[in-house]
Amino acid sequence: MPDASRFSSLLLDWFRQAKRPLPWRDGYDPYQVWLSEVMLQQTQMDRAVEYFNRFLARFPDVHSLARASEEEVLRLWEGLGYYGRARNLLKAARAIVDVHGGAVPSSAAELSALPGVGAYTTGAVLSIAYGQDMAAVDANVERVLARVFDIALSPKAPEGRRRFAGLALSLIPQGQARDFNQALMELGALVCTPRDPACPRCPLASICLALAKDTVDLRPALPPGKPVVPIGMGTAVILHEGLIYVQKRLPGGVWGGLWEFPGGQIEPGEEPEQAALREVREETGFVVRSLGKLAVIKHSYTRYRVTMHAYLTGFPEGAAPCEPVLTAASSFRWLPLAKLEGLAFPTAMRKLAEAIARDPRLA
DNA sequence: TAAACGTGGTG
DNA sequence: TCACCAAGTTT
Repeated sequence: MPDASRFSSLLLDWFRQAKRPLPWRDGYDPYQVWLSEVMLQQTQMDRAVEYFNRFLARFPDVHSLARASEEEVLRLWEGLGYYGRARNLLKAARAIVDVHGGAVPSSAAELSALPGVGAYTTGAVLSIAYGQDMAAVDANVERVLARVFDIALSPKAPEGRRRFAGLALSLIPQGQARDFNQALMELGALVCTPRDPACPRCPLASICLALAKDTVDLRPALPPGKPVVPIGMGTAVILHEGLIYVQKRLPGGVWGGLWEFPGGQIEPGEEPEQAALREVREETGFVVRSLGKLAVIKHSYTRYRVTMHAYLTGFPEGAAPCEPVLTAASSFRWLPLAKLEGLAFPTAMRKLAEAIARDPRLA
C-alpha cells in the first residue's frame, strides 16, 4: 500500500511546478472559489475559465450577483449547460447576503445547505478558499486514487463512495488540503487522464499499484453506458407584423427558465410540420399555418440526439393573435429579431435564432 | 437509488 | 463517426 506521506510529497512537489495559472488562484477569494467550483461541475476547465471571467467582470462580488435578475444570470450562463446551476447560484448568492452577511459560509453545515452545493463543492470551497483539511472528491480524484491504490470498487456505488472519500481524507497532509486537493484534481486532468494517461511523466508512477499490475485501463470501474435515444422535433417560429413569438420555459426540467420557440416531439406517423403546428396549438392555443421550412438543426443533450425541424409560421390572412394560453411556459413575448440577442436560449434555440437572422424572408 | 440535467471536446 | 467524458447536484 502506497505510503501517505510519500504520496503527498510527490504530488505536492509536482503541483508546485505544474499548476496552471487560474483566475481564482490569486488570492483564493471565497466568492471566486465558490463561483469557479459551481461552474466547473461537469464542465471542462477551459470553458469554465471563459465563463468565469465574463461572470466576474459583471458580478465582481456576491452582493452584485445577489442583486441580479435570473434573466441576466441565465443569459450570462447561456451555452454552459446544466442551467439549474445558474438558478441555484443566484438563490445561494441571495442567501449568502441575506442570511450570512455577505460572507461565503466557512462551515460544512451552512455551506452544504446552500442550493447547488453538494458534498464535493462543500469540500472544495472549505479546503481551497478556507484552507480547512476537508476532502474534495471529484471524478479526477476518484480516477487517480483508483489507479494508485488499484481499487476495483466502483466510485459510483455507495461503498465505493465511502472508500474513496475516506482515503482522500486520510491522505491530506496536515494543513495543506488547499494545495493537495487541487493537486490531485490537476493530476487527474493533466496526467492521469481517462484515456491514454501519461504514466511515463506521472509523479506518482513509482508508487502506482495499477501501473505495476498493468490494470491502469481497468481503473476506475465504469458503469455501463446508457442507450442513445434519437428524437425528432417540430418547432415553429411564429411571425406577426414583424414580431416573433418566444416563450419562457417552466422553472424545472430541461432548460428551465430559458426562452424558446414553441415546439415538441414528432409523434409516430406525423410529419415534422404537422408536429410543429400541433405543438403551437397545444402550448399556446394559437392556430397558425406554415410559411415554409426555416432550418434543420441537430444537437444532442445527455443521451438524446435531437433533430429539430423548424418552420416559419404565421396567422391566416386577417387573423390576429389572441392572448396565448400557456401550457408549457411561464411567460411569453413578441419581439423584433434584434431583441432575441438579449434572451437566454438553449444552444439549439440560439442556433435557430441565428438561422432566422440569416433568412431572407425576415431580413 | 437511479434518472435527469447541457454542451463541446476528443480519440 | 460516435461513444465517452468533464472540478456533481437534485429529486
